Amino acid sequence: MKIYRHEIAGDRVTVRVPEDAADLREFWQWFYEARARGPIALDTETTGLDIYTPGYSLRTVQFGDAHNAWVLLYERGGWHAQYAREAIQRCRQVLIHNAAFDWLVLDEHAGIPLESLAEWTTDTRILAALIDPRQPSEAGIGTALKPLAAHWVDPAAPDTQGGLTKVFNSLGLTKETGWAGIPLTHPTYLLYAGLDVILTARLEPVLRREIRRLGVRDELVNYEHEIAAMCAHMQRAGLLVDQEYAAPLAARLAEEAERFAAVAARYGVASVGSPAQVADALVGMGERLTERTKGGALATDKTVLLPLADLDRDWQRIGARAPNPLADAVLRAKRASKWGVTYAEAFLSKASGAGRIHPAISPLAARTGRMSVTAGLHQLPSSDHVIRRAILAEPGHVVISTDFQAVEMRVLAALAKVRRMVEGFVSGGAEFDIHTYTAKLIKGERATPKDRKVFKGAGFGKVYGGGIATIAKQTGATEAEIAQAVAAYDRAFPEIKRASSRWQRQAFQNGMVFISATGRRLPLDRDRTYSVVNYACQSAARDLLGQAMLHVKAAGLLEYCRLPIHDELLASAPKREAAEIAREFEKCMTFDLYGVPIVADAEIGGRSWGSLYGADY
DNA sequence: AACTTCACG
DNA sequence: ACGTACGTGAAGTTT
Repeated sequence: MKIYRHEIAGDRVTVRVPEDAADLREFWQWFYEARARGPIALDTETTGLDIYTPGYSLRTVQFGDAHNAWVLLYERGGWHAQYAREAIQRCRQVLIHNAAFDWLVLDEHAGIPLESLAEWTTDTRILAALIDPRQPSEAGIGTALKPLAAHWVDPAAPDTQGGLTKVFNSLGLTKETGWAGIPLTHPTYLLYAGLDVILTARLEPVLRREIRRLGVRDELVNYEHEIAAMCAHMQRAGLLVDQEYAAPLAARLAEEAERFAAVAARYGVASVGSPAQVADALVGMGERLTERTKGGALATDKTVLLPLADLDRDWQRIGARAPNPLADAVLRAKRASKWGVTYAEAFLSKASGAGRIHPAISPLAARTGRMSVTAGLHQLPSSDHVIRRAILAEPGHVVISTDFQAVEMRVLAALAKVRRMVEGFVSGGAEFDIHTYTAKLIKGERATPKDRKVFKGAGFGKVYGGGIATIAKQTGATEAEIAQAVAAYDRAFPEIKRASSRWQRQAFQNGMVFISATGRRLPLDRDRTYSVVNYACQSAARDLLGQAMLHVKAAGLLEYCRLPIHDELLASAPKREAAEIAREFEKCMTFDLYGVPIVADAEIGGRSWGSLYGADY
């Protein structure tokens, strides 16, 4: 037995690493006694983060309570692995920090189904996010184990991740290669592996107490654990990549990027990705750049370059001026590079041996509770089908996308009790369009498509908290037009401003934290409390999607789910049953929210995701 | 690490 | 006192 000692919050704690059968029997004895006393903290160390890539393996499994940790050398196989598996299967209360990762590692590499472990898990990361959802960059603690442990357990708690990076470097390894390359019995590696479960075990009761003190309901905590398990389920299923399509696409886009970069080089821009070089060259050509970035530099983003290239927002020629060839080349080089590198190449490089992408779905990523997804799958270009064409439904399946209709506007109407908006949503049929309704309400039956566009801008401006200048820029209308529209909008829907003031006041009285309809804590930034309207709507929409996911699971449709996308559920379903399954998805996403109907439309495509965006396959 | 840009809802 | 577009992930360049 290897034994390491450390001090946490003034207590001596012990990390034990069983080496032989007698040591493992000692572990077993501890495990039974500890399990009777309370929950067991669990963690794993692995060769990296890409759970589904070939060669990936599980190195250690750690168990612990507030004072003791046991690091089982899973990589050794035999009795070590056997004891680890047996213990995990016998756990009845498990504490894991960021459980989805360990669930999936154990599911894929230790034969322990995610469903069985999820049932018994408390995820300390979920507890932390419900207490304060802000990231460190937003003045929050964040939800990583180290800062949480430092804040709630012991300010001197070791930075096990940072500390290991140093060890990796001293061994000639990097942050990336170290996890696989460090010798299994490296003392720092084993000590830190053990400390992580001890910290998790100490974190949980403190966070639980705080959750109760703040009045966060158990229902919300349980709901988030259900959602987390469903997200892990979707991550495990993954999405199929059409490699025969993606590989030539990546090559074509790389060639295109190179071709336009060569054009830019002729104008003195060696790197199209350097805003400073682009700005210098454009100014040198006599263009007048006026927009500034937040940091004060000359801006050279799309909104600046498109007009210089005489292109509108859809990249169509305007005919207002002679296109600047450099602006045109930079735009095209950057787009081709972005699409090629971030999407096409990434699909190929991130695909598992079975040709699937397994995006990490983070159920509580945003401060509003919104989910986030890795591998760029939330940000695939929607203006065109070429990228989405590379993602496929299962063999014999088709893609089904079901999305809420104008969910944030409906949520706004419901939460702020906007009388005339509610009336519209209640009386409107399947074709109801809130922006046309608003335009007609204000302008009468003579409302034009342009009026619709202006009032759509005003509506989003209200939800986002935008000003007249920004809405004007977004919609392309003049500031005078927008000012008038916003004034008319406020007269038509006076409840929105009143709700904003009321919600800001409530937040102020609650220490600058707004409590959402579902009991979610939404901290506001002092210098932009107006964003409470957006936070309330965004987080309520997220909770409708989460509730819809619960309906989906109850209806037996979880196996078809592939991705949540804020107001949409993407699914892969057998072609023959697609119509029926699509109707089921719509049903799962239908609600009555304080008298406002929340409705969803399912679209059935072909084999590829791109088929819903114009591709013919 | 900070900044900038670009892709989405 | 007044007014403020919201929320993400990923990649490239510069410091």
